[in-house]
Amino acid sequence: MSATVGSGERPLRADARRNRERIVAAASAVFAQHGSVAQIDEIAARAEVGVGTVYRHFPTKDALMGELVRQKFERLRDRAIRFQEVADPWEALAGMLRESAEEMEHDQTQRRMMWEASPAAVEIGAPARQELQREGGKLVARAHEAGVLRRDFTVEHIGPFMCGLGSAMEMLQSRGERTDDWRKLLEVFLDGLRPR
Amino acid sequence: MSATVGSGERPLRADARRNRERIVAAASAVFAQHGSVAQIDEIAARAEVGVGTVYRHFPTKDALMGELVRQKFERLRDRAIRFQEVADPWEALAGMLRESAEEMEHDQTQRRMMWEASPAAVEIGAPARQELQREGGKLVARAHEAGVLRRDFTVEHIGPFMCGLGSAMEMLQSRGERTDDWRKLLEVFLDGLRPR
DNA sequence: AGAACATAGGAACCGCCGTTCCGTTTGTCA
DNA sequence: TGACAAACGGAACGGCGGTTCCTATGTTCT
Repeated sequence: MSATVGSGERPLRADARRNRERIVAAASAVFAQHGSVAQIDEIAARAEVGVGTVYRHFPTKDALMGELVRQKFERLRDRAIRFQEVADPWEALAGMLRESAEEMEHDQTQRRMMWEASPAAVEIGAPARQELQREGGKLVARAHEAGVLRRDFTVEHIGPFMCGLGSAMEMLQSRGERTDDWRKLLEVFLDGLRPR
Repeated sequence: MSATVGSGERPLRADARRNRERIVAAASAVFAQHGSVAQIDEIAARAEVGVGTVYRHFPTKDALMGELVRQKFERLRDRAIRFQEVADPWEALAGMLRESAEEMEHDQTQRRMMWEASPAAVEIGAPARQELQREGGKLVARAHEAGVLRRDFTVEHIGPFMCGLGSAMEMLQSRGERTDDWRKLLEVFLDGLRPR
């Protein structure tokens, strides 16, 4: 998806497309491990490609980061859509949050992208973020209609909360102890979300 | 406090002590604004002092950051002590958390120190952190005894939670909208902390 | 096959920032 | 007040890492 097929642009040459994919995959792995301090050289090396090639595809480190941010949001959006199938309105919302959190545990990019990504990168991901917002909104609306969710809670609260949860994970992991205490925080929060 | 009066060391010269204080104050302001990417040059300029002078007092940027981290923890510890005066056990705990959060809103160092400070800086703050843990523990214990706090919640959960709340603030501020939605997150969490 | 143009590679460049170094200034104490 | 050590200032250093640039290598189309 996304990758190529620009409007007036001619399609990428076969090797170019292959390299682009390798670069994105490598970047994903390296950013997941090191966050935004990941170095272009390392990404290029992992993709078995020269730095110049990375810059041929992404004019800037931020552009590359932005592409990843977009993919993360798309992934989250797809999950939100998937959880609309769940019958119980509360379990649909809670399930999505739980599953997203589980995934975030292993992906530093996802944990940090909200506050560590540069404005440029954030902007690239903005459209995908809006779609996520829309799909997540449906889960929230359904829970409200069923009366199983605190009245004053809206979709807009989810982003900051997940961001916070990610940074709690970060702290626990860096300290290396009780690394799954974040699950307790999530459950406390979910309990707090039930109507009073 | 703290500053000088080493065991075998002779006291600092008057101007040196004055400068040390100016540096710490400047660093506090600059770190609060820029987080750990703050530059030594800017701190020196704000303190109206040469860079060399900064390095005379703190061998490393991390050492300076560490000093600030220590001060932040001391401040938090003092607050925990202060809230032990509050009669209602629940309000004592919740009040401390609320007040700490309010302060964090204006201090990027405090928001980020948990996960952005280098290991060296963290270590400098470690003793103060332990004291905070101890004092906070008293508030938690009192709430448990009174049966007004979820059984499975411990002091160790507070740090990661506050860290998460800080990063939610970060995100909201950087986006520049709904900058006080973090209060809702805090209230939801506090509700979740009541016994089931 | 071979011209023509896209793409790759990676050494070199450049600016940024923490840190060092040393000549100068200032406080202290006799 | 004079001498000496302590402290200061800020230009210069060094390394790191994002970005550029130019040559080499493929790919595609006739």
